[in-house]
Amino acid sequence: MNIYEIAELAGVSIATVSRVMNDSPLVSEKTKKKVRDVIAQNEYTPNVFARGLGLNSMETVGLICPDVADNYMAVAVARLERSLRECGYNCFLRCTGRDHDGCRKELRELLQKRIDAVVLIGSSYADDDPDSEKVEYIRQAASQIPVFMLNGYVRGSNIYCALCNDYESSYSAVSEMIASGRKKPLLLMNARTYSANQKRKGCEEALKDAGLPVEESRILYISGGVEAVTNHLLREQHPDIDAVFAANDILAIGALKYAEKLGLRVPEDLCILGYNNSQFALCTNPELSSIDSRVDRLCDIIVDTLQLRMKDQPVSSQVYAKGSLIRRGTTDF
Amino acid sequence: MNIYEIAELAGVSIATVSRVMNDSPLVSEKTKKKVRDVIAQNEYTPNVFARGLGLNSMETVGLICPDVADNYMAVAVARLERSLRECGYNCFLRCTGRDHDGCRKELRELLQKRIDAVVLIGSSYADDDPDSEKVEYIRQAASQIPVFMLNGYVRGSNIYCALCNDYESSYSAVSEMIASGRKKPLLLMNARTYSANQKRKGCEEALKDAGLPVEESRILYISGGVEAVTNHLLREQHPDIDAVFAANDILAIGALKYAEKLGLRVPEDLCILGYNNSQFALCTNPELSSIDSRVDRLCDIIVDTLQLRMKDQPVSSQVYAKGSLIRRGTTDF
DNA sequence: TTGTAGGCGTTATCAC
DNA sequence: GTGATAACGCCTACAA
Repeated sequence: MNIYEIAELAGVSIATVSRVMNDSPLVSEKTKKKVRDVIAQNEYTPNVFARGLGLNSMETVGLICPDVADNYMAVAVARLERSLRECGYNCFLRCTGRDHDGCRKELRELLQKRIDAVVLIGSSYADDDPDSEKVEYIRQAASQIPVFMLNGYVRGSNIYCALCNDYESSYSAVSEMIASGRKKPLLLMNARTYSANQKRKGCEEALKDAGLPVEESRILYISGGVEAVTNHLLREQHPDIDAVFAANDILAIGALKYAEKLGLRVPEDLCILGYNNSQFALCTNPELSSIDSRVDRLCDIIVDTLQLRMKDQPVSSQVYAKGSLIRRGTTDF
Repeated sequence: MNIYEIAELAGVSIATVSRVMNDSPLVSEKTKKKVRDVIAQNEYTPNVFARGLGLNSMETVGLICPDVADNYMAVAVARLERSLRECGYNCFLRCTGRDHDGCRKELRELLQKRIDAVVLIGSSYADDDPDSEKVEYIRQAASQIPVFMLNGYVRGSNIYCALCNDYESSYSAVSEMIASGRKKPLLLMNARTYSANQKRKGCEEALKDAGLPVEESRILYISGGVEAVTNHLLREQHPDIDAVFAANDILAIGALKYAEKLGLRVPEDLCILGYNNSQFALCTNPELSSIDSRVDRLCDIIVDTLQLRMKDQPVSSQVYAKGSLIRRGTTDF
């Protein structure tokens, strides 16, 4: 069933049918009703390809993330997809792995699919330096369609970033930690992304401002799951620490298991703070204190910004959400 | 840059350019090279809408799931997207919520987007009865495009299901549990889906075959997160149980926390078995024993089936994967 | 081996 | 208000 058949049945021209479909005010109510009845009776829906060809858009948005199996991104994808659908966009999903090459490739391919906008999820795609040459391909994509970054920061026109204030959140949490008497926190990091580096800087600054030393030996980069973290810590030969600040909850749980193996009391002997406030935080005993990085809020910001941007209304290129400390059983401050 | 411009620059007709793009054997190598050079120099890529209009396909697959934020579905979506992309399909993602109405609506909309196939993820969409009228809309969709179901079962032509043998896996696990001396297992269920009902039947049959009673009071349906489960159990006034069989890991962790609150030793006083072998299972202490429902395998089966089906090759409408018991710290059998 | 021309189903721009 | 008709950019018989 196409527009010609509907026109035939309704006794009008295809132009009129098209106008009715797009609710043009130029059609008389009488004609509209007549055409709508025929459309409804035949369950006619316009061909998206023909529509796309004419308008050069199918109202799609690309969602690019390293890995949806990761809880942080899954939560983000779920919320973004839902909200975007509510404002009429269909989402193409692409999982790229963590490297820039994967992202570059998928971004290029999605651009060929004529997506109307793209959301880059997670900080993996942003270099520590927002002006880095490494992310030039993102700027280039932005010359064609608006690019939105969830918790990543790349400077450039037509690039819009929604971020958690990881620096401030980390600074403030570690400051509280220190104020409560901890002197030797271990920093557990998983990557050297923009977001991760902000967290690290926040921690280091908090230490400095409290007059405590920043020991390189108490900054660990560990990749892998819970077990990898625990094993790594066990190999470290009982590092001299009294607290753990982890860049995500999985790292924190690895530390918690380390404490269990060593018979350390948590939080008395070792206090542990995670990041992201994921579902994992509720699975442990004691339950994990964690900094909520406000993914939901960031998603909402992105969808709002996107809608405005699509209507060519002015939007800010950078918006921050405040992380918040969720206190549970692994900390006592 | 369109096919006409390329034809112009290469000094051939658009038909020849089209043939080169589609690697037709009817073009001389010399012409191919000439055209390819022009294509490369101009970074020409065909317009997907025009292509779609002519071929009535953009090589897209719909991925419909209740909620990607759920770990089980996230893992499935991640793997499906990756594999489908490798064989040339782009994925539209839709999160619908758990009810049939949501699925019906999204399915209808995706059909209008002219997707080439659809994958329904999770057992929420399948009724207990594979011939149920409730899922008639799925059969109707299958009259237009092939429908693939991940761990759900609906009977109908052009519907292809990949399932974990939940009945057998549950039967076998509970039988082992009983053989090890447990006599009063609690069944923790989250829903009344096809898959959940299979698990329940497996458990009940194992009890019967061991000459043990099936007590209705030891079958609980609980929705919500870990905390909801724990609270529900605490309200139940210390039910008389010595084991827990949970339909997913979150339920099992809820039970584990219940045991902790009551000071029960796990697994000695209460053994606990989860289902899905998710990442959550590694977060607890002791770590959670769980039945691996083989999502990865099911995804692979679906992608293989889909590829064959698209080539009009014969495929079976139902394939099972064997679940496997992963023994960790919460069980002793 | 290559070119011509018609078709795919819309939207948009003209006339009337 | 409504109707013809020309794009939109590709694929593919069919002709040469």
